[in-house]
Amino acid sequence: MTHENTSGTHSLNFIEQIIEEDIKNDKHGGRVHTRFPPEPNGYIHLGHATSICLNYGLAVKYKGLFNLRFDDTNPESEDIEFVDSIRQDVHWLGVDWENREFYASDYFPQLYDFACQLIRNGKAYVDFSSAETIAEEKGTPTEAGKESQYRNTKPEENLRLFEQMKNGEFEQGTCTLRAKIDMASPNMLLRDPIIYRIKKAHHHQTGADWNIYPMYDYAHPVSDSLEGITHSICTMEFEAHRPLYDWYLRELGIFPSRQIEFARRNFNYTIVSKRNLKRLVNEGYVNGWDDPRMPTVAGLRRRGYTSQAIREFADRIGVARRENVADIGLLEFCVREHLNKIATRVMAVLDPIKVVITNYPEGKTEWLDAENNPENPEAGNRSVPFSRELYIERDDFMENPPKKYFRLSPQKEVRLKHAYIIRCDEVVKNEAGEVVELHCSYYENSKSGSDTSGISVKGTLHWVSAATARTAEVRLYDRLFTQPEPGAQEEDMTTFINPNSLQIVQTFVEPSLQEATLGQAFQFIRKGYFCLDKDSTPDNLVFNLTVNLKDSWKG
RNA sequence: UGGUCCAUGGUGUAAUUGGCAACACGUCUGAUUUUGGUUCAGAAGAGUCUAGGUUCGACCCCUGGUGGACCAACCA
Repeated sequence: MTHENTSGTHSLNFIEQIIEEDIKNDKHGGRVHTRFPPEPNGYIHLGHATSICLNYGLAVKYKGLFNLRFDDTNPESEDIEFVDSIRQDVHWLGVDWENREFYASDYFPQLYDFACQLIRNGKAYVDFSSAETIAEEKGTPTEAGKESQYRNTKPEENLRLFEQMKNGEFEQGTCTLRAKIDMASPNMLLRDPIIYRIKKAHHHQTGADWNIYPMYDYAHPVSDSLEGITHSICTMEFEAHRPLYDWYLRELGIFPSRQIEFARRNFNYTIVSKRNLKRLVNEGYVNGWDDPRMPTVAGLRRRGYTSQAIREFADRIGVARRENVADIGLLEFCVREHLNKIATRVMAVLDPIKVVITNYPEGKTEWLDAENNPENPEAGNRSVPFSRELYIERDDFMENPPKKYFRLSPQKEVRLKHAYIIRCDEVVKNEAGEVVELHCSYYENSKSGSDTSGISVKGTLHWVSAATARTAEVRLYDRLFTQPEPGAQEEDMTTFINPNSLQIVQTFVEPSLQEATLGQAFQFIRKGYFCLDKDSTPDNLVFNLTVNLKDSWKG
């Protein structure tokens, strides 16, 4: 049975080619089973997100299965807080792992038994050498290592010692269980790698059950194998580990999962390494892991990015084996594309200047009809109040405008969105010569939808009626770094922190925004996409800028 | 200097496995528009790191360079 390329005209990436080849050869009965194996020691970020999309996407595309498996083999650095956040973030990304949520720690008993099997077969031994000695005897890439003095201990003795390790009869650090492979291998990872080490730490899943914990290189292939993972996809730095991955599965004679490596995705204007992310949080450059400037999934979500946009992004940047730096601008394109379809249009003035419509009756309020989304008529309409005193954006007025300026300037006309055409008659300034107020007149017959004035204007401005305006705090975000590759420079990344990555402004917004809810997407007309922040209260509305609207005005 | 991997417009991926390089983002024009958004039409921009070789023909195969990434945690 042949499987068609389900992406139609799209060509296959190298992983899909491998998978389709496997299916063609009826390997594993054509079955496809992938997994995402996060270590619960931090929040997941955009890099993880694209990897999740890759693994889950492949399972979906080939009608296979996807597992979420926590790689929790190091209790000293892991925490239940992170398994909770990861579970939540992966789910938010739109991934359904059904009931297949696993933990490497689920396999501790089997991992132990398999280790005993290796010992019995003379493929593993307990080594009492110190960490320093082991490092010394490991050799260097250019010279072979030396065999440990414990390398030829008899299996029965090793079995006994290993059991003592398990029973906590040795202190942490006194010995390890090592695989007996080849101390002269050009691949350092094959020079008798450690299989188990002693850690007398509390584990978030298994408590105090274990005194020994398996290393990643051992636990990972076995976990993959036990779960029947057909294609174990990871990043390039694990390429050198593959011979070891294969060695364990072969020696144990268990299901031969296959590891496939791809080049990790880097993104410009941000950093994505856990260590540096942690620094940003700990050293106070941002306000926590879910700070909207963080490239964490939690941060992106709070910023107003949608999971659809992230998935689309992951899809568009593709996957390959060469070094790459994806353009974060493409992610912005993807959110705009999605938000344009779903965001409710509203009016908000971020940097207000007052406008008085001198020929409009005092005390009068008109409720004007406004569409919620021109891209989606089903989104319906709402009413916005119009009155004599309004606010418009300060940079929508210029006293001495350049030729192509379409906005308001003395004696010029513009349309107020959903409302009337107005003319600027008078500019009111304070003693410092700053413009503080504009006096305008409106054309009564130019009302939006029933305009008979015959006046044509090139500019349309957003506005908010002063009397009914709500105040709101708006948090304007910019990229966290001013350098395209802040993590790849000589200087410390913090020297490239953008001092203007967060700007908080007090604004006036239309009254309908009082009803805004968490998770709802808005477009502040002519400005950008925004969402309510979790800090918001009915008395103090807070909005986050997700991404600006494209702006082709070069003024 | 031991091993492994990688190299295609500014960026990210393609090129049906050898038939004179495509798509997306970005950039630049123009049209439409009651968002300088969206949409639509179009343009510029690489001859595939380099030098040879095989071939009628090479981004693709071979050899040698060059450049870059990764590998010597009781981390993952």
